[in-house]
Amino acid sequence: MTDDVMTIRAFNRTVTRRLGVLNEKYLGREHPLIESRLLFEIGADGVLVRDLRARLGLDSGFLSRTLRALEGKRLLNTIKHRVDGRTRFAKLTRQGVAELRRIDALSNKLAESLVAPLTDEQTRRLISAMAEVDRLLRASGVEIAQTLPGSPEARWCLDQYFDELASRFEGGFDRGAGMASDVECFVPPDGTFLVARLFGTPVGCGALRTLGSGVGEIKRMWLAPEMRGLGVGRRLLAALEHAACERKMRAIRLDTHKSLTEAIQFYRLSGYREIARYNNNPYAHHWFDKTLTMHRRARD
Amino acid sequence: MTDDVMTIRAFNRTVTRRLGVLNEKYLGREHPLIESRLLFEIGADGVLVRDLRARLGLDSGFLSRTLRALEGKRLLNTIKHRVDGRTRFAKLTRQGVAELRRIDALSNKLAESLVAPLTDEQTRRLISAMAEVDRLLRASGVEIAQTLPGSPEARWCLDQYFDELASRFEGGFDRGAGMASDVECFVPPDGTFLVARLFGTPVGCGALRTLGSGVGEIKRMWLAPEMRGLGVGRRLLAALEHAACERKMRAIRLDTHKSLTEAIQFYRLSGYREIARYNNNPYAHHWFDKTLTMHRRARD
DNA sequence: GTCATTATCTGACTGTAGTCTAATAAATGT
DNA sequence: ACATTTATTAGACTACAGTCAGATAATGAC
Repeated sequence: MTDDVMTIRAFNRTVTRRLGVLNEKYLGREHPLIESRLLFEIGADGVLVRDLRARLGLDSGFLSRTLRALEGKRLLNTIKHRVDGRTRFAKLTRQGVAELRRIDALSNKLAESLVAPLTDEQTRRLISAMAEVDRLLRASGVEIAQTLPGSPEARWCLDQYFDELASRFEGGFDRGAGMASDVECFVPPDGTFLVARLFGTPVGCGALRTLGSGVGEIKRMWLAPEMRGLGVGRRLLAALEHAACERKMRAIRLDTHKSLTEAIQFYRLSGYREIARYNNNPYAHHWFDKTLTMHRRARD
Repeated sequence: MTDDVMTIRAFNRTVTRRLGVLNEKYLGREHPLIESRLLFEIGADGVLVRDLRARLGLDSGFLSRTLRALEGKRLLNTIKHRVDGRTRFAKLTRQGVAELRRIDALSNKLAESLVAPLTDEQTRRLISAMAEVDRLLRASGVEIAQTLPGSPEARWCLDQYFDELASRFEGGFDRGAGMASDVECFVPPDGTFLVARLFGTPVGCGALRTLGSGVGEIKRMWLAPEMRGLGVGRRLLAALEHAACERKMRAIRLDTHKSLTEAIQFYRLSGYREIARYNNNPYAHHWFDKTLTMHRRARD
């Protein structure tokens, strides 16, 4: 374990220095960093200033002033939004798009300069190790937190979830039927609604509700496709089970559709036993059950 | 190749964000970053302010002011150096050492927090991928440059080199015999002296001199132990051969001691053929030769 | 229509991380 | 002894990346 810590610290040092130096060398000192970031985030299609602020978590005054600076350099325009006159839409000018492409090319050059001194074999190994680190750091960076099912983030996750059901179920999926009404049951203290976030943006969700005395039910478990297979589902499920334990539940049930094969497999591996139908959900083909033991401890 | 660039850029983004956030969370906002860095670099034993400045490449005024700030916090003292009254020696106070230990503990915590959410198997894979990335980024970060054999960096490398010879040769090694006098032959245009640097500090060297008409000789090839097996030797040798080509040399010779088995192996793999004794170096047991082809191109 | 909310903008202010110039003092070369 | 170099220090200045308080304008709820 101490060795692990030393390896991580050496990695931290090397990577920070190496990438820091290169980022500065290739991207720095032509614009302030924040301006490059903005050009990059605004992109060729433009964004609402409001979304930009939310995404980057910037102070509104600071963002406003930085946008003015970019306007002064003729790299972007902001125009009043047609629908909501309070917000503005930021769009790169032709010059702005050119500048963005230039930054992008520099960024590629930076990446190439990292592997340029290496042999092909070393390059291959570096790339695959980088992909592994990226994957696992993203996995470890996911934070799970409680939220209200009506929050914008929860709604966004649920939209993604229902869209996916609609595309995967053969006969489609009608989200209207009873889906909006049961939101209340995911609110504490009877239930809970968890979102998983990576770098502040939601990448998954899961809900718990009380089904009967001492019995809970897990619903709405969803993970962004790019986050699957990283152990985030396991942590989300553990957090829901932890919430169930806190509510003195002794067992958890859940149902799922036959087309969601990874989910079925996932629940089986997580200690859920298939049981007989316990509800009349028209979209369910499998029903599961797990008895909670008291000493269970979630890692979230 | 485009895929590689995308992988590197994704890695850059994820790692910068993840480590940046954590560095700030654990290390930030108690001292300015530069003060933590200084505490860390000064260490429990103290350093000469001159060396500190050289190592971190800081502006002397800036360093001076930052040291004053740390003195004000009673974390260090600077005292006039006994031998050279111009420079000062910076030493942590008892409180400074305690603070350093605290920062160190936070740094360990940071490292642990990176793997805490992962399974044991994921942790194992992340650690080994990090070690690989660290290794290869250090390899790719090495820069090879020409210098004079009398420069402080060159002298430092040569000291390391001769120390290693002294410890590896059974009968020891006498560096006095003709070693100081031949420094002139490594100066352009007849010869050259190259140092390999990683993050500004020397990690290897190699020299070329003219042996006769159209024939060069490679001498003083040394690599810091921690940089071996990373392909840096190959690059250094290629750079020396490139320098030889520039000098219109048609062949290169070199000799080596029987105890330097990696070197012997390395030269063989690099296209050198063992030949008969061509000099009367008392420490040589193997003599090598390589004919240079005109189209050879070094990557450095 | 009123009022609270949301979004942006403006201006004043802060902390960090420097750079640059000049002064001073000690050491070194001749 | 004197000039040059080296090392530190002090002070003035800059760029960047914000924070915070308040003004203004549009929207949405009632």
